[in-house]
Amino acid sequence: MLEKTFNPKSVEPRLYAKWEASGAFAPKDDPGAQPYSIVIPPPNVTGSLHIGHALNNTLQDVLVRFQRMRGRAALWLPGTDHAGIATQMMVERQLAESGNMGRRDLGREAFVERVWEWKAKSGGTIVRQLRRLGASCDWSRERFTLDEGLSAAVRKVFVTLYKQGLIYRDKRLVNWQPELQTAVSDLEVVNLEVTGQMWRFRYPISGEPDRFIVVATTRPETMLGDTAVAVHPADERYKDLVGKQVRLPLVGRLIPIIADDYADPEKGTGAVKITPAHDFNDFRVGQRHGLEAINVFTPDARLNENAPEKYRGLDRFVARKKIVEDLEALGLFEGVDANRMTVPYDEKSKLVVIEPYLTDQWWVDAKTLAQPAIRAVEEGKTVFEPKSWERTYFDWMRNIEPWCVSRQLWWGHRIPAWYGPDGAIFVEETEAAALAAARAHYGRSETLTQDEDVLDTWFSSGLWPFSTLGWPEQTRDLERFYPTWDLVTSFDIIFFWVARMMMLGIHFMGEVPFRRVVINALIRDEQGQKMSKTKGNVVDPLDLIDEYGADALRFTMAAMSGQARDIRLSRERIEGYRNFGTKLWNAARFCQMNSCERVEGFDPATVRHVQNRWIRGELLKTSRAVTAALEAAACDEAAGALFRFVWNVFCDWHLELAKPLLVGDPAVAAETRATTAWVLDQILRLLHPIMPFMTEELWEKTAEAGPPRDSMLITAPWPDPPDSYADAAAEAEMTLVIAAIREGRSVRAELNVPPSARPPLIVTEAGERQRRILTQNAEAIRQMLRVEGLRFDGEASGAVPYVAEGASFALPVADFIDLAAERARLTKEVAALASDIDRTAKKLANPDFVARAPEEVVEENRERLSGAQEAKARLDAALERLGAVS
RNA sequence: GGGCGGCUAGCUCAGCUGGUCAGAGCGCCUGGUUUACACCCAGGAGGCCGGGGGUUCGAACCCCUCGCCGCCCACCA
Repeated sequence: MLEKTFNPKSVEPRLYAKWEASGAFAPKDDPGAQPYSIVIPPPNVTGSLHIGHALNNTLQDVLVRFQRMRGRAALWLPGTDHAGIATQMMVERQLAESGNMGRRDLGREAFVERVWEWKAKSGGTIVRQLRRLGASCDWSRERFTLDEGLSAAVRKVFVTLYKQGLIYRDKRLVNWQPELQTAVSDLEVVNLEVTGQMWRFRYPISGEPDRFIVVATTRPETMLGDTAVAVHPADERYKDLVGKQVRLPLVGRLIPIIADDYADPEKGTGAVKITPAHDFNDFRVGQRHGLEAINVFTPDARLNENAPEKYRGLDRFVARKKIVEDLEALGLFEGVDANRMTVPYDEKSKLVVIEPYLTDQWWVDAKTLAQPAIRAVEEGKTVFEPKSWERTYFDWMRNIEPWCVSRQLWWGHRIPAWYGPDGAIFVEETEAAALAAARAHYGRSETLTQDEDVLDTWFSSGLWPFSTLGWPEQTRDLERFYPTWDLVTSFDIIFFWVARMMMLGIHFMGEVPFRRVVINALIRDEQGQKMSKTKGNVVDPLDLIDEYGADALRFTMAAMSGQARDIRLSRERIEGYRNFGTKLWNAARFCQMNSCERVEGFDPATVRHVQNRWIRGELLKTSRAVTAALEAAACDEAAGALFRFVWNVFCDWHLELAKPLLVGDPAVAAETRATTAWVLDQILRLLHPIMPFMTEELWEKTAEAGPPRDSMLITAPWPDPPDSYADAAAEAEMTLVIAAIREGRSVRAELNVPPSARPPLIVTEAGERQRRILTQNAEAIRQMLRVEGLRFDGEASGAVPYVAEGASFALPVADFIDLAAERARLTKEVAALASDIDRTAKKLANPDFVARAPEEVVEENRERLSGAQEAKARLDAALERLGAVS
C-alpha cells in the first residue's frame, strides 16, 4: 500500500542514484537513434545553485528527458566555468581572511596552485546541487573550461584567429578596473546615473593676455592630460580662436584650439577640453587631429609622472578636489553646476569607477566574425524562442565593437603569445612552437617571455558547444551532437555568451552551434525585486527542495517559464504544485486500493463503456497537447495541460464516476480498472519530464501488480496514442453527463452527501422516456454542444446508461439544457454569421477588390462566404428544431 | 537619446491568428472530515481587461494617443 503522502526526502536521492548507476543519463549508443543535445550554460565553479539556475536547468532537464523518452540519443552535457575574475577574487579574499600572503607575494605559480586546490576541495558544490534538482546530465562527459582538452581548444582558436588577422594586439583605450588593475570588456561596465558636478574653467589664450576660453568638464583631474580644446566649426563665438593656442593651466603646456563636430555648441560652454588618453570620445577626436595622448594615471588610478609633481601619487578623486582649488586660487574658476550624468562602474561590484585607460591589449575583430553570425539568424539556421529576442541579438551584433579579450589576471587561459628580445610577437599553440618560430625569425635561438595576461572567461565559454565535444579532435561526439539542438539560457547573457558562441562556432565549425535558443526569464522576489545577496531576498532553491520536494519546485519552474521577462516567485505557488503532486499520488493510491492494475495485453482501443472511451480520448488530447508544447519548448503549456488533465479530468470526473462502475457490472468494472490503470500509466510518462521523482516512484510501485516493467520510467517510451482513440460520440455524451451533474441542483445535492451514505449509481438500461427524449432531440443537442458532424445517437450510444432510471444523476434532457439560453446563443451566432456573410459578399462584389487582391485572398473570401452560408443554414435549421423541443 | 516588455478579480498570472474570453491558482466567505486526497471536496463573492480616441457587425486582443512601472543599449563635456 502506498503511503499517505509522497516523501521526497527519502525517494529523491535513492532514485537519482539508481538513474545514474543505470547509465540512463548517457545518450544511448544506437546509431539508428536521432541525436539530441544540449550543452549546459556552465555555471561558475565558485557558485552555488540559485533560483535562476533552478529555472534554467529545470527547463533543460524537461527537454532532455522528453527527447530521451522519445527514443532519441539524448545528451545533456554538463560542466563548469572557471570564471576568471570571480574565482580569483574569491581565493584572494580567502587568503586575506586566513592571514596568508597576498597574491603578489605568493607569486603567480603558487597562487594559481592555490586556486586549483580550492577548486578540488569546493568546486563541486553546484554540480552536487544540480543533482538534487534531478538534472539528468551525463556526468561522464562533465567538462571544465580550464581542463586540458578545453585549454587546447582555446589555444588553437587563439592562434588560428591571430594568424587569420582576426586577433591583434593594439594600444587603445580600454575599460580599466583600477582596483583589480585589469582591462574589462564593454559588457562588464555598467553606466549608472548620478548627480555629479560640471565645472567651468578659464584656459588663457596664448599671446592674448586676459583673454580666455571657458571649458566645461565633469572630470577636472584629467585636464592635466589635455592636448587640445575643441569648438564646433560653425560656432560663431569661437570662430576667431580656432587655430590659436591656449596655455594649459597648472601644466603650462601649449595646446591648440581645434574645430571639430564633436564639440556641441549646446553643451556646457560649447568649448570642450580634449584628453585623448582618458576619454573615449576625446580619443577619437585626438586620432582625427593627430593629437598626442598623454596618460596621467597609474594603473591604480593615481596621478603619474606625467602630472606636475605636486599631484603625483594622489588618488584621482583627491586630485580632482585639489585641482579645482588650485584653479580657483589662480582665478581661473568660472563656476560649477550640479549635473545629471552617467558614470561607468564595475558591473560586478557597482562600486569601482571604471577608467578609460590607454594600454596594450589583445583584441578580437568581432565585426568580421559577427557577419556570418548575423546571417545565420536571418536565415533561420538558429532561431530564438521567443523570437522577439532576435532583435536584441541583431541590434548588438550589427553595432559590435572590437572585443578586448586580455585580462591582467592570473586565473585563466594564459595567452599563447611570446615576445622576443626586440618585442617581436610569436603566437603559437606551444612554447616549443614559439621557440621554433623565433629561431626561424632570428636565425638563432632566443629566449622568449610569454605574455603575462590571461583570456577573458567568455573566450573559452564561447567555444563551449564544440570544445566540450572534443574539438579540435574529430570525435564521434562532435560528429553526432554538433550542432547542438537547443540552448537554454537567460536573456542577460545573450551578448556575453550566445553571441560569442555564434561567432566562434560558425567560424571554426562552419555550422551554427545550436539550432534553437530558448530564452528564459529572470526570477525576482515576490515584490518584483531582483534577488541579490545584499538585499537579502535570495530564495535558496535547495531550501525549497527541502521543504516541498524537487518535483514541486520543478513543476513551478516549468509552469512559470512562459513569462518572457520577469517571474515573481511565491511560496504559495510552489505549495500549490506540491499539492498537485499529492493529488496525483492519491489518485494512484485510489487506483491501488481499487485494484486498478495494469493488465497484460490490454488494448485501450477495445474498451466499450462510454466513460472509458471518453477518458481514453481525453488522454489522447492531453498527450497531443503536451507533446506539441514540449516540442515548442513551451514547458508552461505542457505543465498547464497536465495539471488540468490530472486534476480536473482524471481525478474530478473519471475517478469519481468510476466509483459506481467499480462496484457494478463485473465486466464494466474490470474494463474500467484496466483503463484507469492504463491512463495512470500514461500520466506518469507524460509527467515524468517535469516531475521525474514522483512519477518514477509511482512507476516502481505500480510495477508490483500486473505484468513486469521493461525499464525504468526515465527510459520508458513516450506515449503516442493513435488518433483512433478519439471518440466523438463518447465525448459528446460525457459532456452531457458532466453538464448534467454540474448544472443539476438535485444531482449536486446527491453528490454532496458523504460517500458512505451515497447511494450507488446504478447502471441499467434507459427508461423509455429518456430514450425517446434523447432520440428526438439528438440533432438539437448536437448543435447545442457544437459537436459538428458527430454520430450522436441516443439509442446506440453509451449515454443511455447514464440517463438510466434510478441513477441519482439521471435527468431528462430538457432539465439540464437551458433551452432559452441555447436559443439566445444560437441566435447570436446566426446574427454573427449573417454579418460575416454580408461583409464578405460585399467585398466580393467590389470589382476593385476582385481585380487587385491576390488570387488566393479572393479565393479565401469565396470559401469563407460559402462556409459561412452553409454554417448559417445549419444553425437556422438547428434553431428551428430547437423551437420544437419541449 | 534609441529599443523592448508590462499594466486583466485582493495577490500572482493565463487568455496563442479579433467572435463561449471575462478565466486559473492563491487569498476571502459558506457548507462538508468515519477508507484516494483537508496538501481535500462542493459552492460563493469579487474585474467599465491602465485612461481616451479610432477601425469593425463585433476589441482584453488591431491602430493612434496619453499615463504610470520595469528592463536593455548609448560616447554626451
